[in-house]
Amino acid sequence: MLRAGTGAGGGRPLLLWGGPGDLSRQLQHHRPVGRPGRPPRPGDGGLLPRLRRGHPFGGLPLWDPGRALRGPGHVRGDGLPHGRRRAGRLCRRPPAADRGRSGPESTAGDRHPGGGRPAVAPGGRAVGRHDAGVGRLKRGKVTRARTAGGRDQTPSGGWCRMLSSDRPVRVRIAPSPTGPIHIGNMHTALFNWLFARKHGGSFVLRFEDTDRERSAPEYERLIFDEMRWLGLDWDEGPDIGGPYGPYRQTERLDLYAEFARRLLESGHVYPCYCTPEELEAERREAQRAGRAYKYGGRCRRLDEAGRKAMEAQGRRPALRFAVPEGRVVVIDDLIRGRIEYPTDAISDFIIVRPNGMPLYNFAVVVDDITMRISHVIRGEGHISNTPVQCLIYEALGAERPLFGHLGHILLPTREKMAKREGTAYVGKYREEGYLPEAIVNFMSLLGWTPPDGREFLTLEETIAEFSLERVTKAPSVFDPEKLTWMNANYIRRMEVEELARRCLPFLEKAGLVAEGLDRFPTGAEPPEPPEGMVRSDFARVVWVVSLEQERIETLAQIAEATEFFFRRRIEPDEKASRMLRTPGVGKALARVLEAYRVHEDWRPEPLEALGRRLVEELGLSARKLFQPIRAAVTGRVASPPLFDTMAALGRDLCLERLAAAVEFAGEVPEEAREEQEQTSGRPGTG
RNA sequence: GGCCCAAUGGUCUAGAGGCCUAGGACGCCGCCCUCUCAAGGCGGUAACACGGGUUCGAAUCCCGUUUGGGCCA
Repeated sequence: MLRAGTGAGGGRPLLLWGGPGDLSRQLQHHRPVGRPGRPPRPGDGGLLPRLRRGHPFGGLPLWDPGRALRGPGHVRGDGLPHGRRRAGRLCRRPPAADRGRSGPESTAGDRHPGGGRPAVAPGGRAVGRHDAGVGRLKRGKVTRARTAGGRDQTPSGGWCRMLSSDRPVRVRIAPSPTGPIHIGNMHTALFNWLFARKHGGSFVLRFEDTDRERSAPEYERLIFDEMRWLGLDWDEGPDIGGPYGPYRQTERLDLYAEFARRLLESGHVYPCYCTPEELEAERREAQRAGRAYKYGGRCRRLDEAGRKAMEAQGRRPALRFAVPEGRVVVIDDLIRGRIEYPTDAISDFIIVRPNGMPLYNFAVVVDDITMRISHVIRGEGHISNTPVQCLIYEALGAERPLFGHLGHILLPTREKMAKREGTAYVGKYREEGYLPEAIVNFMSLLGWTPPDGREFLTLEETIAEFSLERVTKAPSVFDPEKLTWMNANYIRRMEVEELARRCLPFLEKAGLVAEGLDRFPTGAEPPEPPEGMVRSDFARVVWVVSLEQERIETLAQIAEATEFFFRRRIEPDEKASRMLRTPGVGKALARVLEAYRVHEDWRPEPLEALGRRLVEELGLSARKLFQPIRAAVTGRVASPPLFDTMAALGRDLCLERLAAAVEFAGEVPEEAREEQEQTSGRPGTG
């Protein structure tokens, strides 16, 4: 325990003035921070705004020394031999004796004979409480212990106990609404969501919007929107509320003030009057001397007179945390195993600025405590924040959550994804016609694999298989090509009608079909087509889409791929033009036109039968005849199978285009072609 | 600069001391199928970062180096 005068760090008093019995005096002393004579108001920099009346946590017994940090190992004072610690590299592993041999198994396996996996209800949610799915630490970090009988040993005590929690699972993500949300953030959200769903817990959404200049409501909406689009629903959040709100940091300032007050009262925190200039000087000095910068602790040593003197100068204090000396903070990371931090490496850090704004590490802890967060699953960038946060939990006497640090998601350039840069915005992929199922499936495989190595999993399957145990430590590169491949797979496996429905917005946007086709009942007169397009109903769209289904990789590609089905007139592209102008083609097409003109049955098979007869009649290969026909009716040299295409195109369009092609191919006699090409532009067909 | 995290083909990964002649997937290349383009089938290319140690045996455990990354400053 880190408390007044009892810190294990060599008995150095942490309280700066008086003892715990002296609280009223401390408070008296600090109240003037606002300004004497009136109660502090928010915004006047007061450290101690009045606790909001009736706040759910107003009367919370957070300061409960008995409850705090039960069990071994959170922060230990016995630490390591000093020599070892100073020697630069500190021991990151527990001594072998307390590692493998004693067995890191949590009790999960015992409580869930079925391999620690709670039953998943049909809805995909596990029922009831459970150990948070942490059967063991990552392999490699801690060796699995076995008894002679081969059964996993469950120690009666030991640090591994920290790996399970009997609290209900509550996880969160806390994005800053300062920009569009990228794959990296979504990845963290996904893993939290999966964890919550797997364990029947709650998934909380909260905004860290204290950066008021960059935060904006439209970004909040964007985050809601894209999370919903991906199917990541939240149980509590700024929009839907919940029992532990509010869910925006800017609405929780009173809470931070209240917790800061408690810390001040308990002596874990002291007012620091140093100015930025003084601090900067100290820092430079440290740098010149070649040692790591650590706050020198001038204000920590200040007595009451000293503080009065400072305030007399009109200085307003920040609140600084008195980091205990000579101890080691132990974090048993759910993904990485044990990580140890000597507190000597941690500088006394500020938790509240002179203007009253809480700093990140303090605010998250307050939020996570009051929102009863049980597991903090976040990016590895937060590893170094964790010991600092643990110190705050301890000082507050609060049970800390279990931590799990995910590897970062990197851009293909191996850079970390940062907001405002890079290419991996969720919204971008949405616009390009990526399916949310595919994106989620793909993201789930970044840093995780199911035990059987499957690559295609539904959300339900992913929930059922998910465990932190199988999460990778190393960062992973986001590979857009593989995403595209996966997306194409999802498109191919999809029900055609559903696919057509999803393609519709892209076709509409390209101006190829009228809006809302799928709302017109079958058989009803379809709406007027856009300018230059043929009239299509939804059934025709389904037909056309079915022909391109295995040829498109994204929904957005549907427009370009099917354009010629919808346009009244087409122009052959360059390759098609060349094909149509190949000697002999005009003549052959003239015969083809003649034959199809008297042909009535426009289903694919009869069309093909006729085509094959023409091949024989003309003494050509199938390829030599079909390619020009394709060029004629589609204006391209690549398309879905020719006769399926012709069937979907319809008799009128085919005959029109064939005729135009004959003209296009035949109007220029071979000898004159060269001059002709120079003098006239390319004539359109159709 | 200090501290921390990580390291299997170009990329995502499997791997729990012997099942490893390192498996799967994306990409790339070739072949088959074929009216074109796809899809599909078959085959190929390509990795344990390096150096020490522990062990009968190391991709796997330990130490160091290197290289990436993070936090603080």
